Amino acid sequence: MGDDHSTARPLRADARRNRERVLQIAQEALASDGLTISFDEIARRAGFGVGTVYRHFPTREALFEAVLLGRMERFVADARALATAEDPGRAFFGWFRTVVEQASVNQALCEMLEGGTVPAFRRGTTLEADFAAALGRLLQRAQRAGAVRGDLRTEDVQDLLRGCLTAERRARARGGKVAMAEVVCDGMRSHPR
Amino acid sequence: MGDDHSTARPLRADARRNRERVLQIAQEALASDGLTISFDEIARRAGFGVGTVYRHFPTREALFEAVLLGRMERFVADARALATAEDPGRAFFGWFRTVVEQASVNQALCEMLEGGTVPAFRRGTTLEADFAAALGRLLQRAQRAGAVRGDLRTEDVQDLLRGCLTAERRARARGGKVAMAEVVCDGMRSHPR
DNA sequence: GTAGAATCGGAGAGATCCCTCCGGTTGCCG
DNA sequence: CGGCAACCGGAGGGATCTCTCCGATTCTAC
Repeated sequence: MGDDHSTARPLRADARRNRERVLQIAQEALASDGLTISFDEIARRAGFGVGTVYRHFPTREALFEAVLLGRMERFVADARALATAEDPGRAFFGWFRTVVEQASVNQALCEMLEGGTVPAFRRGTTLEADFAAALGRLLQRAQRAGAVRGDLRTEDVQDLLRGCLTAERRARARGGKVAMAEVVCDGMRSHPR
Repeated sequence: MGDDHSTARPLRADARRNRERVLQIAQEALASDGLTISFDEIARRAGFGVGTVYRHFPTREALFEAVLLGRMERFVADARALATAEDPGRAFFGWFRTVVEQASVNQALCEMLEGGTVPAFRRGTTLEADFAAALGRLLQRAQRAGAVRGDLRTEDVQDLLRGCLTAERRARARGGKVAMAEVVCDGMRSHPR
Protein backbone atom coordinates (compact mmCIF):
# COMPACT_ATOMS: atom_id res chain seq x y z
CA MET A 1 0.00 0.00 0.00
CA GLY A 2 1.17 3.51 -0.74
CA ASP A 3 3.26 3.18 -3.87
CA ASP A 4 3.77 6.89 -4.27
CA HIS A 5 5.58 6.77 -7.60
CA SER A 6 2.61 5.33 -9.44
CA THR A 7 2.67 8.04 -12.09
CA ALA A 8 6.45 7.87 -12.62
CA ARG A 9 7.97 5.36 -14.97
CA PRO A 10 9.27 2.17 -13.42
CA LEU A 11 12.86 2.06 -12.28
CA ARG A 12 15.51 0.76 -14.57
CA ALA A 13 16.40 -2.85 -13.89
CA ASP A 14 19.81 -2.17 -12.36
CA ALA A 15 18.46 0.68 -10.26
CA ARG A 16 15.76 -1.58 -8.91
CA ARG A 17 18.31 -4.23 -8.00
CA ASN A 18 20.53 -1.68 -6.30
CA ARG A 19 17.64 -0.18 -4.36
CA GLU A 20 16.74 -3.62 -3.10
CA ARG A 21 20.31 -4.31 -2.07
CA VAL A 22 20.55 -1.03 -0.17
CA LEU A 23 17.39 -1.85 1.74
CA GLN A 24 18.71 -5.29 2.57
CA ILE A 25 22.06 -4.03 3.84
CA ALA A 26 20.46 -1.15 5.74
CA GLN A 27 18.11 -3.58 7.42
CA GLU A 28 20.98 -5.72 8.63
CA ALA A 29 23.04 -2.72 9.70
CA LEU A 30 20.18 -1.19 11.65
CA ALA A 31 19.30 -4.44 13.33
CA SER A 32 22.82 -5.00 14.56
CA ASP A 33 24.17 -1.47 15.05
CA GLY A 34 21.10 0.65 15.77
CA LEU A 35 20.10 4.14 14.73
CA THR A 36 23.53 5.64 15.25
CA ILE A 37 24.96 4.03 12.13
CA SER A 38 25.97 6.57 9.50
CA PHE A 39 24.68 6.93 6.00
CA ASP A 40 28.18 6.68 4.57
CA GLU A 41 28.76 3.45 6.42
CA ILE A 42 25.66 1.84 4.98
CA ALA A 43 26.69 2.90 1.47
CA ARG A 44 30.12 1.47 2.10
CA ARG A 45 28.78 -1.85 3.35
CA ALA A 46 26.48 -2.08 0.35
CA GLY A 47 29.40 -1.33 -1.96
CA PHE A 48 27.87 1.85 -3.44
CA GLY A 49 28.89 5.48 -3.54
CA VAL A 50 26.87 7.69 -1.23
CA GLY A 51 25.41 9.49 -4.25
CA THR A 52 23.82 6.27 -5.38
CA VAL A 53 22.14 5.67 -2.06
CA TYR A 54 20.95 9.28 -1.86
CA ARG A 55 19.41 8.88 -5.30
CA HIS A 56 17.09 6.26 -3.87
CA PHE A 57 16.52 7.74 -0.43
CA PRO A 58 16.61 11.53 -0.21
CA THR A 59 17.63 11.55 3.41
CA ARG A 60 19.11 9.46 6.12
CA GLU A 61 15.79 9.44 7.91
CA ALA A 62 13.95 8.41 4.76
CA LEU A 63 16.15 5.35 4.41
CA PHE A 64 15.68 4.38 8.03
CA GLU A 65 11.95 4.81 7.79
CA ALA A 66 11.79 2.70 4.65
CA VAL A 67 13.40 -0.08 6.63
CA LEU A 68 11.66 0.33 9.98
CA LEU A 69 8.17 1.59 9.33
CA GLY A 70 7.07 -1.62 7.66
CA ARG A 71 7.86 -3.56 10.80
CA MET A 72 6.01 -1.08 12.96
CA GLU A 73 2.98 -1.24 10.72
CA ARG A 74 2.96 -5.00 11.05
CA PHE A 75 2.75 -4.67 14.82
CA VAL A 76 -0.20 -2.36 14.38
CA ALA A 77 -1.81 -4.75 11.91
CA ASP A 78 -1.31 -7.64 14.31
CA ALA A 79 -2.98 -5.69 17.08
CA ARG A 80 -5.93 -4.84 14.86
CA ALA A 81 -6.32 -8.42 13.78
CA LEU A 82 -6.46 -9.48 17.41
CA ALA A 83 -9.01 -6.83 18.32
CA THR A 84 -11.87 -9.23 17.69
CA ALA A 85 -10.27 -12.35 19.08
CA GLU A 86 -12.31 -14.66 21.28
CA ASP A 87 -10.15 -14.39 24.37
CA PRO A 88 -9.26 -10.72 24.93
CA GLY A 89 -6.76 -11.48 27.68
CA ARG A 90 -4.96 -14.03 25.59
CA ALA A 91 -4.97 -11.62 22.64
CA PHE A 92 -3.48 -8.77 24.67
CA PHE A 93 -0.75 -10.77 26.35
CA GLY A 94 0.07 -12.67 23.19
CA TRP A 95 0.52 -9.47 21.24
CA PHE A 96 2.63 -7.90 23.98
CA ARG A 97 4.94 -10.87 24.09
CA THR A 98 5.20 -11.06 20.32
CA VAL A 99 6.21 -7.42 20.03
CA VAL A 100 8.85 -7.82 22.73
CA GLU A 101 10.18 -10.99 21.18
CA GLN A 102 10.39 -9.68 17.64
CA ALA A 103 11.60 -6.18 18.41
CA SER A 104 14.22 -7.19 20.95
CA VAL A 105 16.36 -8.81 18.27
CA ASN A 106 16.49 -5.54 16.34
CA GLN A 107 18.55 -2.79 17.87
CA ALA A 108 17.13 0.03 15.77
CA LEU A 109 13.55 -1.11 16.31
CA CYS A 110 14.08 -1.04 20.06
CA GLU A 111 15.57 2.43 19.96
CA MET A 112 12.71 3.63 17.81
CA LEU A 113 10.13 2.26 20.23
CA GLU A 114 12.01 3.49 23.27
CA GLY A 115 12.96 7.03 22.39
CA GLY A 116 11.44 9.66 20.17
CA THR A 117 14.38 9.76 17.82
CA VAL A 118 12.68 8.73 14.59
CA PRO A 119 10.57 11.60 13.21
CA ALA A 120 7.95 9.31 11.70
CA PHE A 121 7.31 7.67 15.07
CA ARG A 122 6.91 10.55 17.46
CA ARG A 123 4.15 11.88 19.63
CA GLY A 124 1.59 13.30 17.24
CA THR A 125 2.58 11.17 14.28
CA THR A 126 -0.02 9.08 12.50
CA LEU A 127 1.94 5.90 13.01
CA GLU A 128 2.50 6.54 16.69
CA ALA A 129 -1.18 7.34 17.12
CA ASP A 130 -2.18 4.18 15.25
CA PHE A 131 0.14 2.14 17.42
CA ALA A 132 -1.22 3.64 20.61
CA ALA A 133 -4.81 3.27 19.42
CA ALA A 134 -4.38 -0.37 18.45
CA LEU A 135 -2.67 -1.12 21.74
CA GLY A 136 -5.35 0.80 23.62
CA ARG A 137 -8.12 -1.22 22.04
CA LEU A 138 -6.50 -4.52 22.91
CA LEU A 139 -5.96 -3.27 26.43
CA GLN A 140 -9.50 -2.03 26.91
CA ARG A 141 -11.04 -5.28 25.78
CA ALA A 142 -8.74 -7.26 28.04
CA GLN A 143 -9.64 -5.03 30.95
CA ARG A 144 -13.38 -5.37 30.31
CA ALA A 145 -12.94 -9.12 30.28
CA GLY A 146 -11.25 -8.85 33.67
CA ALA A 147 -7.95 -10.22 32.44
CA VAL A 148 -5.93 -7.06 33.02
CA ARG A 149 -5.81 -4.63 35.92
CA GLY A 150 -8.25 -1.80 35.36
CA ASP A 151 -5.97 0.99 36.51
CA LEU A 152 -3.50 0.56 33.68
CA ARG A 153 -3.57 3.17 30.94
CA THR A 154 -2.28 2.90 27.40
CA GLU A 155 0.79 5.00 28.16
CA ASP A 156 1.59 2.80 31.12
CA VAL A 157 1.59 -0.29 28.94
CA GLN A 158 3.76 1.48 26.37
CA ASP A 159 6.31 2.30 29.03
CA LEU A 160 6.23 -1.24 30.35
CA LEU A 161 6.79 -2.44 26.81
CA ARG A 162 9.83 -0.21 26.49
CA GLY A 163 11.21 -1.53 29.73
CA CYS A 164 10.76 -5.11 28.59
CA LEU A 165 12.57 -4.32 25.36
CA THR A 166 15.59 -2.96 27.20
CA ALA A 167 15.82 -5.92 29.53
CA GLU A 168 15.26 -8.60 26.90
CA ARG A 169 17.65 -7.03 24.46
CA ARG A 170 20.46 -6.90 26.98
CA ALA A 171 19.77 -10.44 28.08
CA ARG A 172 19.79 -11.62 24.49
CA ALA A 173 23.11 -9.85 23.87
CA ARG A 174 24.80 -11.89 26.58
CA GLY A 175 23.05 -15.11 25.62
CA GLY A 176 20.98 -15.28 28.77
CA LYS A 177 17.28 -15.48 29.41
CA VAL A 178 15.41 -12.99 31.54
CA ALA A 179 11.76 -13.40 30.67
CA MET A 180 11.10 -9.84 31.68
CA ALA A 181 7.98 -9.97 29.53
CA GLU A 182 6.62 -12.87 31.59
CA VAL A 183 7.13 -11.05 34.85
CA VAL A 184 5.55 -7.88 33.54
CA CYS A 185 2.62 -9.75 32.04
CA ASP A 186 2.06 -11.37 35.42
CA GLY A 187 2.13 -7.95 36.98
CA MET A 188 -0.43 -6.59 34.55
CA ARG A 189 -2.92 -9.36 35.29
CA SER A 190 -5.76 -8.71 37.66
CA HIS A 191 -4.47 -10.13 40.89
CA PRO A 192 -7.02 -11.82 43.08
CA ARG A 193 -4.69 -11.38 46.09
CA MET B 1 39.40 7.83 47.93
CA GLY B 2 41.88 8.35 45.11
CA ASP B 3 42.75 12.06 45.29
CA ASP B 4 45.49 11.81 42.70
CA HIS B 5 46.75 15.38 42.98
CA SER B 6 47.80 15.04 46.59
CA THR B 7 51.38 16.02 45.82
CA ALA B 8 50.41 18.95 43.57
CA ARG B 9 49.78 22.38 44.98
CA PRO B 10 46.20 23.38 45.58
CA LEU B 11 44.28 25.11 42.82
CA ARG B 12 44.16 28.85 42.63
CA ALA B 13 40.99 30.32 44.07
CA ASP B 14 39.43 31.33 40.73
CA ALA B 15 40.34 28.02 39.14
CA ARG B 16 38.71 26.16 41.99
CA ARG B 17 35.52 28.18 41.61
CA ASN B 18 35.45 27.60 37.88
CA ARG B 19 36.06 23.90 38.25
CA GLU B 20 33.15 23.69 40.65
CA ARG B 21 30.91 25.58 38.28
CA VAL B 22 31.80 23.32 35.38
CA LEU B 23 30.94 20.27 37.45
CA GLN B 24 27.66 21.82 38.46
CA ILE B 25 26.64 22.70 34.90
CA ALA B 26 27.84 19.36 33.53
CA GLN B 27 25.80 17.57 36.16
CA GLU B 28 22.64 19.39 35.14
CA ALA B 29 23.34 18.97 31.43
CA LEU B 30 23.98 15.24 31.78
CA ALA B 31 20.92 14.70 33.93
CA SER B 32 18.62 16.39 31.45
CA ASP B 33 20.28 15.68 28.09
CA GLY B 34 22.19 12.46 28.59
CA LEU B 35 25.55 11.26 27.37
CA THR B 36 25.15 12.64 23.86
CA ILE B 37 25.70 16.22 24.95
CA SER B 38 28.86 17.73 23.51
CA PHE B 39 31.84 19.07 25.35
CA ASP B 40 31.59 22.41 23.56
CA GLU B 41 27.97 22.72 24.59
CA ILE B 42 28.77 22.21 28.26
CA ALA B 43 31.51 24.86 28.06
CA ARG B 44 29.06 27.21 26.39
CA ARG B 45 26.38 26.66 29.03
CA ALA B 46 28.92 27.23 31.78
CA GLY B 47 30.07 30.43 30.07
CA PHE B 48 33.68 29.30 29.57
CA GLY B 49 35.87 28.73 26.55
CA VAL B 50 36.49 25.09 25.79
CA GLY B 51 40.16 25.51 26.66
CA THR B 52 39.21 26.37 30.21
CA VAL B 53 37.14 23.28 30.64
CA TYR B 54 39.82 21.08 29.09
CA ARG B 55 42.31 22.48 31.57
CA HIS B 56 40.28 20.92 34.36
CA PHE B 57 39.17 17.76 32.62
CA PRO B 58 41.58 16.33 30.06
CA THR B 59 38.89 14.58 28.12
CA ARG B 60 35.19 14.49 27.53
CA GLU B 61 35.02 11.11 29.22
CA ALA B 62 36.98 12.36 32.20
CA LEU B 63 34.46 15.12 32.77
CA PHE B 64 31.55 12.73 32.50
CA GLU B 65 33.17 10.30 34.87
CA ALA B 66 33.87 13.03 37.39
CA VAL B 67 30.15 13.74 37.42
CA LEU B 68 28.77 10.21 37.23
CA LEU B 69 31.17 7.89 39.01
CA GLY B 70 30.44 9.36 42.41
CA ARG B 71 26.78 8.46 42.07
CA MET B 72 27.64 4.96 40.96
CA GLU B 73 29.98 4.48 43.89
CA ARG B 74 27.22 5.54 46.23
CA PHE B 75 25.00 2.78 44.89
CA VAL B 76 27.79 0.30 45.53
CA ALA B 77 28.35 1.69 49.01
CA ASP B 78 24.63 1.43 49.76
CA ALA B 79 24.62 -2.19 48.66
CA ARG B 80 27.62 -2.96 50.86
CA ALA B 81 26.04 -1.26 53.83
CA LEU B 82 22.96 -3.43 53.38
CA ALA B 83 24.95 -6.63 53.05
CA THR B 84 24.66 -7.28 56.76
CA ALA B 85 21.11 -6.09 57.27
CA GLU B 86 18.76 -8.09 59.40
CA ASP B 87 16.18 -8.78 56.73
CA PRO B 88 17.99 -9.82 53.53
CA GLY B 89 14.86 -9.72 51.40
CA ARG B 90 13.97 -6.25 52.57
CA ALA B 91 17.55 -5.13 51.97
CA PHE B 92 17.64 -6.48 48.44
CA PHE B 93 14.30 -5.09 47.33
CA GLY B 94 14.86 -1.79 49.08
CA TRP B 95 18.19 -1.30 47.35
CA PHE B 96 16.76 -2.25 43.97
CA ARG B 97 13.94 0.24 44.31
CA THR B 98 16.26 2.98 45.54
CA VAL B 99 18.58 2.59 42.57
CA VAL B 100 15.67 2.70 40.14
CA GLU B 101 14.16 5.70 41.85
CA GLN B 102 17.36 7.73 42.03
CA ALA B 103 18.80 6.82 38.65
CA SER B 104 15.59 7.23 36.68
CA VAL B 105 15.63 11.00 37.19
CA ASN B 106 19.07 11.22 35.59
CA GLN B 107 19.26 10.59 31.86
CA ALA B 108 23.01 10.06 31.72
CA LEU B 109 23.02 7.75 34.73
CA CYS B 110 20.38 5.58 33.06
CA GLU B 111 22.32 5.41 29.83
CA MET B 112 25.46 4.53 31.72
CA LEU B 113 23.73 1.69 33.54
CA GLU B 114 21.95 0.49 30.44
CA GLY B 115 24.63 0.49 27.80
CA GLY B 116 28.36 0.00 27.85
CA THR B 117 29.06 3.50 26.60
CA VAL B 118 31.05 4.87 29.51
CA PRO B 119 34.58 3.39 29.56
CA ALA B 120 34.86 3.48 33.32
CA PHE B 121 31.70 1.37 33.69
CA ARG B 122 32.17 -1.47 31.28
CA ARG B 123 32.51 -5.22 31.53
CA GLY B 124 35.87 -5.80 33.12
CA THR B 125 36.09 -2.46 34.87
CA THR B 126 36.70 -2.28 38.57
CA LEU B 127 33.59 -0.21 39.15
CA GLU B 128 31.39 -2.51 37.12
CA ALA B 129 32.82 -5.51 38.92
CA ASP B 130 32.23 -3.85 42.29
CA PHE B 131 28.69 -3.04 41.33
CA ALA B 132 27.98 -6.57 40.16
CA ALA B 133 29.67 -8.05 43.24
CA ALA B 134 27.72 -5.86 45.66
CA LEU B 135 24.49 -6.65 43.89
CA GLY B 136 25.36 -10.33 43.79
CA ARG B 137 25.97 -10.44 47.51
CA LEU B 138 22.64 -8.79 48.29
CA LEU B 139 20.95 -11.21 45.92
CA GLN B 140 22.59 -14.30 47.33
CA ARG B 141 21.65 -13.44 50.88
CA ALA B 142 18.07 -12.73 49.86
CA GLN B 143 17.92 -16.03 48.02
CA ARG B 144 19.29 -17.98 50.99
CA ALA B 145 16.67 -16.37 53.15
CA GLY B 146 14.03 -17.58 50.70
CA ALA B 147 12.90 -14.08 49.78
CA VAL B 148 13.98 -14.20 46.15
CA ARG B 149 13.61 -16.90 43.49
CA GLY B 150 16.67 -19.13 43.46
CA ASP B 151 17.05 -19.34 39.70
CA LEU B 152 17.89 -15.66 39.29
CA ARG B 153 21.48 -14.80 38.52
CA THR B 154 23.27 -11.52 39.05
CA GLU B 155 23.21 -10.69 35.34
CA ASP B 156 19.48 -11.36 35.24
CA VAL B 157 18.88 -8.84 38.00
CA GLN B 158 21.10 -6.31 36.25
CA ASP B 159 19.06 -6.67 33.08
CA LEU B 160 15.82 -6.36 35.02
CA LEU B 161 17.22 -3.22 36.61
CA ARG B 162 17.96 -1.77 33.21
CA GLY B 163 14.46 -2.53 32.05
CA CYS B 164 12.98 -0.82 35.09
CA LEU B 165 15.11 2.23 34.43
CA THR B 166 13.83 2.57 30.89
CA ALA B 167 10.21 2.21 31.91
CA GLU B 168 10.36 4.48 34.94
CA ARG B 169 12.31 7.16 33.13
CA ARG B 170 9.81 7.34 30.30
CA ALA B 171 6.92 7.37 32.74
CA ARG B 172 8.55 10.15 34.71
CA ALA B 173 9.11 12.17 31.55
CA ARG B 174 5.39 12.24 30.84
CA GLY B 175 4.40 12.82 34.44
CA GLY B 176 2.82 9.42 34.88
CA LYS B 177 3.45 6.57 37.25
CA VAL B 178 4.26 3.08 36.15
CA ALA B 179 5.71 1.33 39.17
CA MET B 180 7.62 -1.01 36.93
CA ALA B 181 9.96 -1.63 39.83
CA GLU B 182 7.09 -2.90 41.96
CA VAL B 183 5.94 -5.35 39.34
CA VAL B 184 9.45 -6.63 38.75
CA CYS B 185 10.12 -6.94 42.48
CA ASP B 186 6.95 -8.99 42.77
CA GLY B 187 8.19 -11.15 39.93
CA MET B 188 11.54 -11.72 41.61
CA ARG B 189 9.95 -12.91 44.86
CA SER B 190 9.71 -16.60 45.53
CA HIS B 191 6.17 -17.40 44.51
CA PRO B 192 4.37 -20.00 46.56
CA ARG B 193 1.90 -20.53 43.69
C1' DG C 1 24.92 -0.98 -32.87
C1' DT C 2 24.08 3.47 -31.36
C1' DA C 3 21.96 7.61 -29.47
C1' DG C 4 20.22 9.30 -25.50
C1' DA C 5 18.45 9.05 -21.08
C1' DA C 6 18.90 7.14 -16.57
C1' DT C 7 22.10 5.88 -13.17
C1' DC C 8 26.51 5.61 -10.71
C1' DG C 9 30.52 7.34 -8.08
C1' DG C 10 32.99 10.10 -5.26
C1' DA C 11 35.02 14.70 -4.50
C1' DG C 12 33.85 18.23 -1.66
C1' DA C 13 30.86 21.97 0.82
C1' DG C 14 29.14 22.92 5.22
C1' DA C 15 28.28 21.66 9.90
C1' DT C 16 29.73 19.49 14.27
C1' DC C 17 32.65 17.52 17.50
C1' DC C 18 36.90 16.49 20.18
C1' DC C 19 40.92 18.35 21.41
C1' DT C 20 45.44 21.46 21.14
C1' DC C 21 47.99 25.56 21.32
C1' DC C 22 49.44 29.88 22.63
C1' DG C 23 48.82 34.97 23.34
C1' DG C 24 46.45 37.79 26.68
C1' DT C 25 44.74 38.23 31.43
C1' DT C 26 44.34 37.48 36.35
C1' DG C 27 45.28 36.17 41.03
C1' DC C 28 48.92 35.40 44.54
C1' DC C 29 53.19 36.16 47.36
C1' DG C 30 56.72 38.82 49.10
C1' DC D 1 52.64 47.11 44.20
C1' DG D 2 55.51 44.46 41.05
C1' DG D 3 56.62 40.19 38.89
C1' DC D 4 55.52 35.79 37.51
C1' DA D 5 53.25 31.60 37.56
C1' DA D 6 48.79 30.00 36.76
C1' DC D 7 44.76 30.54 34.33
C1' DC D 8 41.45 31.94 30.62
C1' DG D 9 39.72 32.16 25.87
C1' DG D 10 38.89 30.93 21.42
C1' DA D 11 40.91 30.16 16.81
C1' DG D 12 41.70 26.27 14.31
C1' DG D 13 43.46 21.23 13.07
C1' DG D 14 41.78 16.83 12.13
C1' DA D 15 38.04 13.72 12.02
C1' DT D 16 33.34 12.48 10.84
C1' DC D 17 28.70 13.08 9.21
C1' DT D 18 24.90 14.64 6.07
C1' DC D 19 23.97 15.92 1.72
C1' DT D 20 24.96 18.05 -3.28
C1' DC D 21 26.73 18.22 -7.82
C1' DC D 22 28.26 16.79 -12.10
C1' DG D 23 31.37 14.10 -15.19
C1' DA D 24 31.72 9.15 -16.30
C1' DT D 25 29.33 4.96 -16.98
C1' DT D 26 25.68 1.78 -18.05
C1' DC D 27 21.31 0.39 -19.63
C1' DT D 28 17.49 0.42 -22.95
C1' DA D 29 14.73 1.50 -27.05
C1' DC D 30 14.99 1.66 -31.78
